[in-house]
Amino acid sequence: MSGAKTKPLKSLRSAFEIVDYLKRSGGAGVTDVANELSLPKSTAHVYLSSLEEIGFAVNDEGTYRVGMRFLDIGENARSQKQIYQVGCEEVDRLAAETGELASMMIPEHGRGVYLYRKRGEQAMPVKSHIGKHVDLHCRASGKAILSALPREEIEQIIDEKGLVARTERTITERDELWAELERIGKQGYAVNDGELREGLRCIGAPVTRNGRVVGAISVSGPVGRIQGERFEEEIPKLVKNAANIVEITVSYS
Amino acid sequence: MSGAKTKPLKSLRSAFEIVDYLKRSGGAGVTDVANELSLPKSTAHVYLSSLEEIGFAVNDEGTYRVGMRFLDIGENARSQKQIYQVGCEEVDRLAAETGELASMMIPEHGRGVYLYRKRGEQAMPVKSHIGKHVDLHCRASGKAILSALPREEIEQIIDEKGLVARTERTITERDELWAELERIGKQGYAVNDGELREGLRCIGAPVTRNGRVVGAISVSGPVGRIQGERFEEEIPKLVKNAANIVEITVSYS
DNA sequence: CGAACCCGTCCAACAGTCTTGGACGCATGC
DNA sequence: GCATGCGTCCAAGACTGTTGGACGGGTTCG
Repeated sequence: MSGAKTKPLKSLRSAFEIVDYLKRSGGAGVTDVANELSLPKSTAHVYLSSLEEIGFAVNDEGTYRVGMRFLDIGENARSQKQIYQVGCEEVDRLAAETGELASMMIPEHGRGVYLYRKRGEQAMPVKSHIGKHVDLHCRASGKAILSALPREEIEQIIDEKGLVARTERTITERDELWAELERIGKQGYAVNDGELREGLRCIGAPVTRNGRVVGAISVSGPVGRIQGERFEEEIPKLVKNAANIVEITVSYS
Repeated sequence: MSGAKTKPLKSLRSAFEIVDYLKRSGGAGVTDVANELSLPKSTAHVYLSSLEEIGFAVNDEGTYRVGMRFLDIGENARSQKQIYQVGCEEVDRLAAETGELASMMIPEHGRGVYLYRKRGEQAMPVKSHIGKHVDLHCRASGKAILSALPREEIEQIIDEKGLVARTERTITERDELWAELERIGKQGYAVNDGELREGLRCIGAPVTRNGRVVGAISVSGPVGRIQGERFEEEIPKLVKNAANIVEITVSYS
């Protein structure tokens, strides 16, 4: 299916690494890039000018930066996702109803990608993280997605990405994760109680289409505000409801 | 400065064309891509699997789609732009004050890129167009940007991109454009009166930093609502004001 | 003022990567 | 069961990417 055994084109990998460095550094010159990636200066130059020519980089007076063509292609990819087309409205509503941060995530390459986020009235200030690839096992949305994946695929993801600890509460044992996923399957929603960051709670529910997970929707906020009945009943119900609405809309369009 | 005389790496160009096709088609198989770009099937396969490996494409049961890594890199590039960091607030306010569509644009490769847009209460429904590269000569923001560019650069842009007519009112003559840009320079803002689309008016002002244009801010809406005193005085004043505030903030940070 | 040094750009020759046709396995549909 | 479509894989050759070094322009230092 997705073998990926053959070695990939070296030039593409190099180009990607250069772009990644430009992204991290926020802009760099030819010599900079050459040093950082241990390339001959001339090679770096060829790559950078090629990247510029196709719009993936911009030469701003000797400093190369990532070009906005990435934003173009990325926005396009996002807007083609069904769950994005129909789900934003529900995420907005979740944010309004709870006052917290509501998010939409999709699975990709065994990780999760935030497609859309909306901050409610009291929501904590956060960087958008849109497009960022994150580990699934330490997030409510992520665990919700995992819970709806076939067992085989989950094993593969764990093998590849591992179960990295983010806090003391992060699930780092396979068995524990399996038990958790089963619980989630029964409940219909996932809970993240400080497994990503201390004091941060999150509740997420999966969205499926024809039996395949296409993403998840979640609400997160500080422990101080998400507890008791609100943590056990109210928010889970709202999240499940939102996910359900999106699921239905996604399935018939 | 930006020579770009040397021929770019063929493999990068091919990869880009494949991504572009995936973007346009919304997903395609190996044979599809091979046919469309007149490549041997095996070549298409090598490229696609390489693109997948670096996260630029996703293989969804035989159908390759554009990966969300583009969104990741694109969002990152956007959020690094100073004008974006400090300008969104003002664009939001413009949208609220006017009720119309307010936009932020930056120049790149001789074209304009929408970085951010906000719809006011009565604003027309539009696709976001975030990240999209558009011609400068037929837009208020675009003309505002041009008016603040050195003459030489403007000539080069016209040479490269031409002055394509979008409506009967589009400026297609060099002399006419020069006169218009001079007028804009004096007024401090640019007007687009149906030059992009019939019945659509737009008012934009440039944002500079150390004498270099870093973008423009604009408000657009239907002729029916943007006319008379509102067209001549009110909105220009608001737009100039917003651009001015952004300019000051951008210059001292 | 000149020398030394940094940068980005360009070039031509070589090494090796990309390209390619074809074989293979697997579905699907006749 | 056969034909046709797909995606995948492979090994050999051809061409392209890679490379060290040269060049010119800018800046800094003595």
